Parts: sequence; C-alpha cells; structure tokens
Amino acid sequence: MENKIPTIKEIAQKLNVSVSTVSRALSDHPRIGLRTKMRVQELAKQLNYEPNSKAIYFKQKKSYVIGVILPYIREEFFSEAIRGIETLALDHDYTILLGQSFDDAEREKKVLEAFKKQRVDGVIISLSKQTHQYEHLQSLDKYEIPIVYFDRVPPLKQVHKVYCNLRKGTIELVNWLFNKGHRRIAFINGPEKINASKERLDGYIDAIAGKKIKVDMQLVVRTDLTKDSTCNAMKTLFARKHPPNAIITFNDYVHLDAVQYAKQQQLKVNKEVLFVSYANLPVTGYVAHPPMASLEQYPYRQGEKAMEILIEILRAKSAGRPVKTWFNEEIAATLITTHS
Amino acid sequence: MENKIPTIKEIAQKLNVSVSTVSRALSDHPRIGLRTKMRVQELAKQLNYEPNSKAIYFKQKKSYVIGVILPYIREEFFSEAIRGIETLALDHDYTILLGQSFDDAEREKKVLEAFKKQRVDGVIISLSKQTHQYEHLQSLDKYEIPIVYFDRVPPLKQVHKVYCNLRKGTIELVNWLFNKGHRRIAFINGPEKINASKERLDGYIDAIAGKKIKVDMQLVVRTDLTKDSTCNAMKTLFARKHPPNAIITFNDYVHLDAVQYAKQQQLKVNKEVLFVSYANLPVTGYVAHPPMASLEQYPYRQGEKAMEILIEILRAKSAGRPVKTWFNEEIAATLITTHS
DNA sequence: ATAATTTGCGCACCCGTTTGCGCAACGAGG
DNA sequence: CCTCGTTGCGCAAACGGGTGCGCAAATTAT
Repeated sequence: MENKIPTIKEIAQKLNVSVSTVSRALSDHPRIGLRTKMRVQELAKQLNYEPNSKAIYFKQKKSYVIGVILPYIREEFFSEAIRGIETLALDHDYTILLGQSFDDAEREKKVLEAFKKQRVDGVIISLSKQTHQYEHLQSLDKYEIPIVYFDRVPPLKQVHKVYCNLRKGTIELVNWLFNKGHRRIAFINGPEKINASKERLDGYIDAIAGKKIKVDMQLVVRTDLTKDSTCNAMKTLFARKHPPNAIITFNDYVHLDAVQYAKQQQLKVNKEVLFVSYANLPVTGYVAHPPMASLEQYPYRQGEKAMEILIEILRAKSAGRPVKTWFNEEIAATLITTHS
Repeated sequence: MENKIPTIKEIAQKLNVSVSTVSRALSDHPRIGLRTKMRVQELAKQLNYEPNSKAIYFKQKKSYVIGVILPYIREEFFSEAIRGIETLALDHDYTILLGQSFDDAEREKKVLEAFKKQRVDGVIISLSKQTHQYEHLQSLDKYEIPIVYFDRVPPLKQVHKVYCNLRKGTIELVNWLFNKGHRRIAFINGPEKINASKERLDGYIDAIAGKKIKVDMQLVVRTDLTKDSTCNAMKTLFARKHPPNAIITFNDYVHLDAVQYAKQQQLKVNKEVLFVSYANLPVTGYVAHPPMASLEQYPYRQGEKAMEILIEILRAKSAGRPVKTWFNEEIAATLITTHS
C-alpha cells in the first residue's frame, strides 16, 4: 500500500539488471540492447517513474528552477508579468520559485538567500523601491547565478535588464495633454530614490521645455505611493492660486487615490481637471473616472522577454559559451486613450 | 575570480579537518570542540556558505519547498492568499513554487507533474473550475506528498481543506437584503459544476424558504464568469415583467460586469436595484458603484491557515507520527456593508 | 579455426551532506 | 599500572542518478 516514489534502483531490482543499465536505457543510450530498453521503459512508465531532479542537479548542476522576486503580486502589473514568465518557463521545463519583497529591501535579501540555498538556475527580479544597494545582487552573479532585472531595474550598466523607456513615454503623455489645450500640467511623481521617478520627471521636464513654456516646479509634487501621501500631494496642488487643469499621476493606483480625493473636494474629475496616468491596468475599466490616457507598459511582454533572456543566458552557460553582452531590452510604452 | 558556491568540502580542506567535522560544527554538535566549532563557523560566514538543499534532500527527504497552485494570481483574492502562505512559509524556512492553472484542468495537471518532479514537500491548491476529477491529485497523496485544499475544495471527505462556509454566508446576505425590504432577490450564480456555486445556491434557497415566501427559480441565473455571460444573465433578469430589486452576484468581478451592464441600460444602480456580492475585494473601494454588501472570505487567513495545516502535517510526518485526522477548517465569512 | 570488432551490460566512482561507529588521547578512579 | 569514561575527531556508507571504463559474449572478417 505504501507507494513510495519509484527510483531507478527499484526498477533495476525488479528487472534483474544493474542501475546503470536502467539509467542508460531511459536516456536511450546506443549501447543498450533493444529488448532491455523496452523492458525498462515499459516498467518505468508503469510505475510512473519520474527522475529525481535533486539527484540530477549533482551531475548537471542544473535545478530547472528559476526564482522570481516581485514587490507585490497583487498589483496587476506584476501578476501579468508573472503570467508571461510562467508561461514561457513551463514551455521550457522550468518551474518558478516565487517571492514577494513587499517593497522591503531586507525581505528582498532574505528571499534571495532562500533562493540561493535552493540553488535556482537564475533569478528574475523587479526591485523593491527601498533597494538602493546592489551588492547582494551582484554577489549572486559571482556565484554564476544570472540575474535579469525588469521594470524596476538598477541604474547599472553591467546587468541584464528589460524595461520601458518612461522618459519617452512621459513626453508622449505631456504632448497629448498639450494638444488638448492643457497648459498647467501637474505631475504627482513617486519616491525620489527610485529610478522610475527620475525617468518620468526627466521626460516631463524635457517635454514642457520643448514647448517653450516655463517649467513650473511647483506643479511637481511627490507621493510615497500611500493613500495619505497622495492626498497630501493633491492638497498642495489645489492650494495654489492657479490649480492645475491636468494631472499626471505616477501610476494607476495613485490615480485612484488622487481621483477619490478630488471627488471628495467636489472637483469635476476629467472636466475641470483631466487625469492621465501610467500602466493602463484592466481594473481602471471599471472605475467611475478612469485616467483619460494611460501609458501601457506591457507587463506580460516584459516578463516574457525577461524569461526569454534568462533562458538564452542559461542555454549559453550550459553550452559552455560565454554570454557575449549585457542584454538591455527597451520596450516601447504606448499611449492608450480611454474612449471618452 | 571564478567564485564557485562554497561547499563543506572546501571549508574542510582549508581548515585541515574532515568534512564530517565541518558538518557537525555547523549544526552545533556537542562532540565537536569549541575552538574547532568557532573556526569552522567563522570561515563559513566569511565564505558566505549556504548548505546545498539538493544534497540535504537525500538525507532528510525534505526539499523545504512547497508547491502552490492557484487559478489566477491576478485576482486579488488569490494574491492575498499567497501573501498569507508566503509569509508563514518564510518564517518556517519553506520556499514556494508557484503555478497558475488559469482555470484549465490540463494545465493544472501539468503544473502538478512539474511539482512532483521537483519533489515538493507538500502542495497547497485552490482547484481550477474545470477540475472535476481528482485522481491525479489523490495520486500525489499516494506518494506521501500531502495536499491541502483551500477555498475551491473538492467535494471529498478524505482530504485536508480550508474554506468558507458560503451556505451560511449566503443566508446572511439574503437576510440582510430582506431586512432592508427587498423581496425580489435575484441571484447570478457561477458555473454549475463547481462546488462554490452549489453552496451559494443552497444558502439562497434555504434563506428564501425560511422567509416563507416562494422561491422563484427564474430569479436564479448563471454566468460562466466571463463578461458576456454575465451580461446575458442580466438581460434575462431584466426581461421579466417584474425585474428584481436586488441582485446577488457570484463574486466582485461578476459584480463589476453586472453593474457596468446595468449602467448601460440606464438602470439606477443601488437605487432601483441593489447589488450585493462575495469577496469584498479592496478594488471595489474605488469603483463608482461598489456592492452595498459583500461577504468577506478572508483570503489571507485562508492561505495562512492552509500553510499552517501543511506545516503541521509535515512536522508530524518527519517526526514519524501519523496524522490523526483530515483537517477540515471552516472559516466564517462575514458580511461587510459599504458605508452608504 | 582464429583474430578483430562490435554489442550488451556491470563495476565503481562522483556530486554535497548527514550520521553511526570507531579510534585515539586524556584524565580520573581503582 | 590498568581500566574505564569522556572528549574530539575521522572513516565510510548512504541518498538517486550519470558516466568512463572494462569485460565478456556475439558477430564479423581473415
């Protein structure tokens, strides 16, 4: 009754051959006789034999597991990214270990340690917004565990990464607003330290400057992405003599909080003040006041691409040939406008 | 330069002691001298030594990995559940392998095979809505890989499970509507085959019957959870002579689609027809017309509880003592009303 | 018939770690 | 001085599977 997971050894015993014969028969070795091969393969199928990947790790030094670390999977952006990663992984016989950092650098480190202990073949990561040191990540590289960053990538040259160019995207966003006649365009940006904020801001400034109107830095405020912080940012903006007539929010979640605040203040959302945002999450399709434009960042494609790169690196590694360059994949963000 | 992952063997060589001594020193064995212990532990820390869990698996038959299979992590319910699972897992030195079934039984099976190959210590799963056969799941049990089901559990006795009693919850929901004066209470239920639909329906019928008014089965319609299907259900309901004045939707996502349809039909949502639902997802806080009441199903707690049970089972297993019973944890769903 | 070659399979070791057992060295008690 | 117990450590086997090498038997060439 006690049905253990079958091993090569058991198959060998039942068939009165040696373990090595069974091993070779299963891998279709030419030096094994046809009748033996058949007997072994038949019994293996019958017993539902599955090679123990732990044992294989010793020989091949491959675990067929890749670790994925994300800030929050409950954000649609990241759960879509995982879908891209997972789908490609399954096709290539990889399984994924998941860890969430919850935007906490310490936790990110802990998860990374656990992954290292599990001897993952590679890591795909979108950094926590508290991560500003990269030594622990680089150390994995030293141990020949390749890392591919996506979306929230570190400001380093010698890494593999996939991301959207948000500077360009932001310029598109500003241009779109400008063409609609908006001039007092406010910008609720994210935490200063993270790269994504800097990129957005650069784009904003470049776009405005390109219009030959003065950049008013008082129209640029920050949020740490919490609801309270976003409300404060809104309050600051609308305390001005000339409040903005358009607002760019850091992402769709900030948008939701900002709009909620605006409504409480009896502002006519998307009438007297137009909202645009980043991410283009499906959920915005259901809200009362979606952003009138949102910058699609293709999370599925980013995840897929990151996995594609990782697979390529691993393939190169096991083939013994060195990886030529640092992959640096820029995916174009696209402006999506809501059917108004 | 080529920094390989350090092994016990290397530590032993550098210190001129045997591998076994190093192993024991690291696990604080009493028969190892204090000075040797110190030297070993210091070097281990310095080299950033991490035991190879693959090798440990041979001895202990434990991979310290548990597999989690969910339909879709993009649903907030499941991503919250994962959070509960993951948090507890990390505290107990487990890492989680993630797989999504996308409500496809075939894919679920594939993921399960992959997990088996990876020799997970246990599995936590919320079934795909296409899964109506359980042999492949039971077969894992045969190999002594325990399974804990949660939320979408199979209708079997001899399994470990965690779930909300939705029959009771539905009765609460109906009572709440009744007390508010509603009598024509429609019910947009989910796919017939899944257990959750049956439970909800039972509750609905019991509650109505308890009120001594006739159960009108024409007020009960179905959706397969797609948007189109939900719209059809709505169309059917409002084609009646006496359309419903309250609607219970299968979950918050169905609610969103149903409300969107209602608005297109110029219905006064939550005025002439009141909507209530299941799940109480945070996202509903941002929509124009949230359900006026929703049955909180505590996904975080369910995930946490499932992990807790799994850990208990694994603990019992490695201690050699048999698991006494089949865990059957019922979590009470709670009616949450929107501040109206 | 004998030598050369091919075919079919087993022996033994490797991977990293744990663990039962045994062997020395040392101190204490007789 | 001998025995016994303790302390500190190494040897070797085991886990599941891969693989180079070698040894016989079967086949072919001479």
